[in-house]
Amino acid sequence: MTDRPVILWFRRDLRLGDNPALAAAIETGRPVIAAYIHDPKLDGRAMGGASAWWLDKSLRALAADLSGRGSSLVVRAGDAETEIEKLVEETKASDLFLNRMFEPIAWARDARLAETLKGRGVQAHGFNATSLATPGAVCTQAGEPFKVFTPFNRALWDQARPRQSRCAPDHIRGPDSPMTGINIDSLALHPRRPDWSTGFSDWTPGEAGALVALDRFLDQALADYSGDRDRPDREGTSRLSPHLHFGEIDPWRVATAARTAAEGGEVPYAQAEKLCAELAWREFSIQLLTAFPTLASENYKNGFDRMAWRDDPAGLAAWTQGRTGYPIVDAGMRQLWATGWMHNRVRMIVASFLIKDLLIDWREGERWFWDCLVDADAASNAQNWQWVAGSGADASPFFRIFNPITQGEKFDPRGDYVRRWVPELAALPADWIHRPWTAPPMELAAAGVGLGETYPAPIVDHATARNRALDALKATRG
DNA sequence: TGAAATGTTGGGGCG
DNA sequence: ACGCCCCAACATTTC
Repeated sequence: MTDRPVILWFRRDLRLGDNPALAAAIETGRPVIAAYIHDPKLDGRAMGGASAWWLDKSLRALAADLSGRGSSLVVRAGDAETEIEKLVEETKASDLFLNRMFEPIAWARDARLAETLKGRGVQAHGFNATSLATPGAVCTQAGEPFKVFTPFNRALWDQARPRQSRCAPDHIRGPDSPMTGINIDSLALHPRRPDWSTGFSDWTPGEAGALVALDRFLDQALADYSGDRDRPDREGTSRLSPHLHFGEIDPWRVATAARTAAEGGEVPYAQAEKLCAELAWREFSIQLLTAFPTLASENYKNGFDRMAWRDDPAGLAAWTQGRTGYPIVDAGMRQLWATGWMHNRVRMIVASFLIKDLLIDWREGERWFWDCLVDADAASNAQNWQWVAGSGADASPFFRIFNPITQGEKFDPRGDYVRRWVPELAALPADWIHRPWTAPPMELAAAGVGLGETYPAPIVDHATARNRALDALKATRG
């Protein structure tokens, strides 16, 4: 009756299965207070709008899952560190259980908090639930973080061991007396006036939605993953990124499921390995951000500090709004705005366009993605933008400039992806859909396309812009 | 996880 | 038969 409770602090581990901190909290045999503190700067940076949309639904799913197990989610809001200290004080909790966050600011906060609590006789217990390996655990023989992906990928799968898989607990013993908290509605995470999220309805945030997404992927996409993952006109990707970001599923579960399918002969082994390589890129980003905390704000290769980025508000606006006149770029930017997600191949194309064709600083793109993506993640977002810019670790060279026309023709050959997201071009035949300005006037007229009227003319000439970018690169070497 | 320029090769037309 | 040209296809280099 006088059992002191323990606190389970949910953060980026919004699931009940495969949750080591939860399992450990339950094993104490004490009442478990399941808490979520809404701190918009939980990972050190104000949460983007699309992420907030996702969090809203994921928290509701988690709260419902807890209710079904005799527990409930205690929601509070404010500075995470302060609120946890208050909660510990209020509940006289003996222990704090959490799964670690690896963003440098969050890591430092958690370390500080653990120290503070220790001084009050409260023990903090940290676990890993979100990355395949603890950042820093997989390193070179010299003890350095890997700066090249391929050897990192090899070492990761060589050294990291799968986490024990755990079913969600049937029952969670809650606190003896009811806890006060706030309603998820009051967090106002869902957009209002205007509600721009009407196109987000294909997503099912939460643990159950994550497991459905994994099953869909294993059944329908894994067998052709390595080729189809590059095709925005197909459902060839896993679409697991937001689920992974919020910790609704364990990356080890994903990797193991894919390899099990390969071992069972259901899919070629190479396909499963391709998926594992993508999980390893996520992991590579996490360990890079840990080793280089300024990855989201500073060029990893400081030679890029000399790059003469253009100040071009009109160009940036055309890019964000999907009005560049390059159909594959505009389709991607509109898909992002409408659904909170963009196909990975198209992310590379639009990023190359912003950085190289428009010669706009990659940080502008990083910021836009941060606000618009449901899978916005400090590590992946920073690493991938720097990868395209050429300023990152093991990055694509700057002179690798995507041609938005040939990329479109190669990866969206019939133009179906463009037609879906740029409906004003829908009637244009495949021959012209990726370069409408070269279409004969008769064809444009027949398709109801008026360049500069119903659809913009290209805001830059690619060949000219390409040379401008290469000149800008040369100038940094002077 | 590129593109474009440049270089090389080989088949076919043709004098 | 042979050399020459053209040019597509492929390979290499450069950014």
